[in-house]
Amino acid sequence: MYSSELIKGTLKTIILKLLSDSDKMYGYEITQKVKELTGGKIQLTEGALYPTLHAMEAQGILTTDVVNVGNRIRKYYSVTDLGKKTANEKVSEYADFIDTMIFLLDLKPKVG
Amino acid sequence: MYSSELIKGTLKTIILKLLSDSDKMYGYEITQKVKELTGGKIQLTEGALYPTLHAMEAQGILTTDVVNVGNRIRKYYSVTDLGKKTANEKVSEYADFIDTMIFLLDLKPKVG
DNA sequence: TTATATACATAATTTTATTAGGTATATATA
DNA sequence: TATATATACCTAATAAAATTATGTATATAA
Repeated sequence: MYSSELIKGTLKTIILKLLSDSDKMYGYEITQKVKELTGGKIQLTEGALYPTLHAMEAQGILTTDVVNVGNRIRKYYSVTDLGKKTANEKVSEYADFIDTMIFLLDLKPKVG
Repeated sequence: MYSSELIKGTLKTIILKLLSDSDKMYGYEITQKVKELTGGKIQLTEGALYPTLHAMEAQGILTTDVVNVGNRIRKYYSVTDLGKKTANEKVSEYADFIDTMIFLLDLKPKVG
């Protein structure tokens, strides 16, 4: 696990990237997928995740589809057209930001 | 300028990196240096910078040296031994974090 | 003389996350 | 069978970290 401050500000970008690459995902599934993909280095907390998902739905970035699995509820989220646009913007911006940070922190030799 | 959320959590790392690479710097100088190095893409706000510098001094990571320049005051900050250790840790952790984000967001083809 | 740059600082507010707590079903294990 | 763990949702209280606004004051450029 990284020190908590590092993950700040990346939540929306992560959510949008995962949802853009899949048809639909539910909240718990997102936490497990991120945990799996990062080898446990990033573990999203529910207290941050759910309010963010709700906010993104309210903004028209995501839509939901509630499904009953046995007696349990699953709320699937998927990106709207606006969500796809937002996802591209967020990911591109983050890619640019990473380049800036790599340069600023002198993390790798500049190529080209 | 990046959307403000992205910069969150990187402030201490940036400060420590700049101060580790120079003998000493003062607050305003740090803001200008970051602005210059990032082509204006990252502009530290004073409301975030000064309280953070004070906290880092209180933690023994930085020491200060107040200098009169003309009739104006400058408060130079430099890293202590603990600060150098902390700087290395922070920068390494951030480098690792970036690698994780690059993979998670599929930003570059994986090499090796 | 007036705006901008330099240089410090804090207070009120906002944003964003953590921590803690709540509800409930399904499954594995002792 | 009892109990712990995993699945699956959610919110409220709190904390952390930043923005925005404000304040003080000198130096310099227009």
